[in-house]
Amino acid sequence: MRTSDIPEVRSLPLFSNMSDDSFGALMRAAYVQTFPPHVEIVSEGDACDFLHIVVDGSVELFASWNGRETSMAIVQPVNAFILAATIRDAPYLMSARTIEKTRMVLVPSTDVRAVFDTDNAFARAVVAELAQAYRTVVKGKKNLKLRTSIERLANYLLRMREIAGGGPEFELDMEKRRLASLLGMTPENLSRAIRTLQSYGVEVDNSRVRIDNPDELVKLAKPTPLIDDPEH
Amino acid sequence: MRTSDIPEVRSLPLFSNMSDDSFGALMRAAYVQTFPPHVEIVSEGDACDFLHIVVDGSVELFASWNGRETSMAIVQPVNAFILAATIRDAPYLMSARTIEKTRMVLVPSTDVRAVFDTDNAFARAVVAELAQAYRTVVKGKKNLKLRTSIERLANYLLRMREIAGGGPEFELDMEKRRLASLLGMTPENLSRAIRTLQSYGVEVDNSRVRIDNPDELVKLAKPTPLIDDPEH
DNA sequence: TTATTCTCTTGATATTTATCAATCGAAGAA
DNA sequence: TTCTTCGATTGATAAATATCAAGAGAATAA
Repeated sequence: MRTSDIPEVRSLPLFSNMSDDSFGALMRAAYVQTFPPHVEIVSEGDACDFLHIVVDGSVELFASWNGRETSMAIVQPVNAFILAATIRDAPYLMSARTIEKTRMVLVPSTDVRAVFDTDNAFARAVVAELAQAYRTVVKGKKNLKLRTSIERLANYLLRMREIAGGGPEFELDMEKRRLASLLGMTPENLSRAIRTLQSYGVEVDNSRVRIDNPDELVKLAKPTPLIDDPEH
Repeated sequence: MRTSDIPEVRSLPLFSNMSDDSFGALMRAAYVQTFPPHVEIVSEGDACDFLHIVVDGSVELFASWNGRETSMAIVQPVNAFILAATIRDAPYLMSARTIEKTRMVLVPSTDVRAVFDTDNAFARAVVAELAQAYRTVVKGKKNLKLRTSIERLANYLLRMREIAGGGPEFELDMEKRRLASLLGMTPENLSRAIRTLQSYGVEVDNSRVRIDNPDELVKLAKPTPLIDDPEH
């Protein structure tokens, strides 16, 4: 499998405006690799050798300290991850593992930095990507510091509902244990939080969620684009 | 007061490598302003009209939701803040208020974006700054999700000790109420956390902190550059 | 298939953190 | 100066969250 066989990569905002030459230089040394589920791809603290781009499957970014572990983000196709470490030539701040069977493009960090130095369109695309990533983490930190776990769950469900098209039913897109960690709570408390939300019109059956009348839930969740809108 | 009177601004990493022309273009429309203490300079959600650079004094970035408020960061001289919003032409995610009497350079966002589009050295400096900012917030989020409030305080004290030169005594550089909010706890619990740390050799008298033998505290705090080193 | 592991849930309990109330003292306003 | 406000601290209590233990059921491995 050649990287040139993946047009989705070329059309990523990060790469779409750069010259063909630069893109070629990036992809020449890059390679495509498919990983089985639950494989740790990069480890927190390691030197950053590759920029990773998820083409198919999904990847969990997580962090550990003192025997504890927490989910930081989920990366889905088609997106690059840990761009900041690549650019700064700094160690990874987060580990990454595949959630399912996952296909990735690995671009050597040295090449990314070399092209970054010569291709101005690419440099600007990197800025856009990093600014977006920065704002996303700031929103995540606000979410953690300003809301209780039930409020975080309520807002998460409302956002998922939107993403799924706004209908009354949708599927949770990950295991509850992972969702709990992502939301900064234990699996036990996620279970209890879901039960608490029953009185706000939320029904959960396994991974199936039904919210008939979201108004009640909105009154509790008080969503705001300054925390909950990933585009904003 | 002209912005050209402030050589510290020109030597900021963000501006030091750009052309004189570009810097001139930025500063032509910029102006210096001095604000009294406790003035809200920008409000979360507002359109981002200016890039702010703190030249003298200090600024608190904070966020609010549903009647709650939390400190997100302190900006000290000489540093720019909320660069990501400026570049993306997006609303502020955080509010900012002066802590003390503060002198700032205000550069219109439109000028920043215009120069960003034409000056490649500036675009690259923006990347470096954003990558750094991103990593800082990621560390902050790890700190919040992986540690208890006492562990966060212990690490904060150890870092302050280092910054102050490593001697046994140093001064807290802000009000305890603000520090509590920054660390994600209430003022009451900060008081109690400080008392808990007495058994780890920490003495606090008003804003004066004394840590004679930091080894005990380190055993509790378990600092790691992947959370606690702002440079890393 | 069977055995095993893992997730999810629930209950009981412990820990962590926040809230409320009161006091003290310092800083700032009249 | 005097008065008032505000920050820090402490105690009592409440709320939020985590931990421990157990069991049901699904997924996985032998």
